[in-house]
Amino acid sequence: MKIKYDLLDTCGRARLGKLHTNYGSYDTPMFMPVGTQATVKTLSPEELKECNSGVILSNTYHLWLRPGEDIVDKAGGLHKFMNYDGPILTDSGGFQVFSLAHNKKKDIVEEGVHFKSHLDGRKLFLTPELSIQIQNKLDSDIAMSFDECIPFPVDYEYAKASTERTLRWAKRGKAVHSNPNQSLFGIVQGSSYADLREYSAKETVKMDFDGYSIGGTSVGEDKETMYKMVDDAIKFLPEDKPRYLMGVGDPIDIIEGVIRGVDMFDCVLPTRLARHGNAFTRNGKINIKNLKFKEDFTPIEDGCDCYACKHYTKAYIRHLITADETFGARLLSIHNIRFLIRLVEELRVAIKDKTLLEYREEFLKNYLGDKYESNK
RNA sequence: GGAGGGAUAGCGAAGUGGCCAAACGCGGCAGACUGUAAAUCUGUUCCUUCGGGUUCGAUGGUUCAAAUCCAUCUCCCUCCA
Repeated sequence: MKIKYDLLDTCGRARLGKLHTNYGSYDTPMFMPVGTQATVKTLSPEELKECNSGVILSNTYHLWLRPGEDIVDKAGGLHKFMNYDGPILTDSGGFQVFSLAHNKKKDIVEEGVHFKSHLDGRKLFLTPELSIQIQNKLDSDIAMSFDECIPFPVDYEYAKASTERTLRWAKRGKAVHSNPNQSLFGIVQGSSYADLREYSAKETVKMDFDGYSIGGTSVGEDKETMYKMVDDAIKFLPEDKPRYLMGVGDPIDIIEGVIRGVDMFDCVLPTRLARHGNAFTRNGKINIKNLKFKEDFTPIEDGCDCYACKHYTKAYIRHLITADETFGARLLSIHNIRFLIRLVEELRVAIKDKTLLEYREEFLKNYLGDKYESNK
């Protein structure tokens, strides 16, 4: 079946909802960990579940290259292949248009996008139709339309042309989408231009997708610009469909997104930061490698209910990271993912209690510390 | 006893008259990271009151100038007796 979204409650523009999927119902707003290559780096599916994960991400481009969608198909689909008994969303490869197609003018054409494989250099050509067909075979629960994630900043002409092309690609992809168990989301582009965001949102909604994403954010723009991109797009999205802000996972950005009416977030930040020795805490991000943690025999964060905080100390995790032991990256990944999932859990309570703005102030005060006043 | 080779910053290792406070790697310290080409990248790493000061096993010498040339000494390695 296709996913279904129920709006349960609101607080301002923020929405408390429920997302019904093939693998159960999940509360929104939600945070989705990213597992590009059919694995959330360093974590087992059991550990993800222990973080109370719902939907997780995987990636069309990467699975297309390796192991190939036919292998995943033969395995019985992505869920069986990677043993994740929960909903999976596949990104379309649109972000790889941003990160891997370096010659935008030459590589991106109307028909699709030319890539040079980052694995062996061979020439690849991904089209909107192919992206959807691959996702159909991967058998994810939510497929994404193939788009161009537009870099920032770009001039108006480029943004307009790219946004219009993404709309045509969305239509082409939808036309070939054929997996009845898979939902399909459209993606709003438009860069930082309000009129393009409006146009993109309205035209995408006309195509009637199962959910709508706001793309082209968190690509180097400042925070105010990012929030404005969300504002400019989200007011044209329907109330009865989930809204997904792609690639956003900084804790403050998640709060700002929720306040603006976003239901779903995904981000590589918790796992990447973890591999680089960083941990989210209520009092800001810490770098566990710092000398000051050498003899710190307390958990990453007091009161955290994650596996890492329940059983291990900063001094031990610092030792693991310093010694380049993967268990350190795993413990920090568990903590960071749980941190963001716990953040959205608390935001859901705040929406229900109508205390969202108070929650934001309290969170910022703790998270920014000395920088709080100057940040106001 | 004889013949060679070597000693360079925390470690390894370049450099063999001026462009050397000394490449590079590791280690150390810090920073970045937002739909994962990222277990990656960047900065920094003798002392300093930022003017400068003191370094290349030790001491003495040659030279306008020495990590680099010469002498002696100390220690380490290889081979011969």
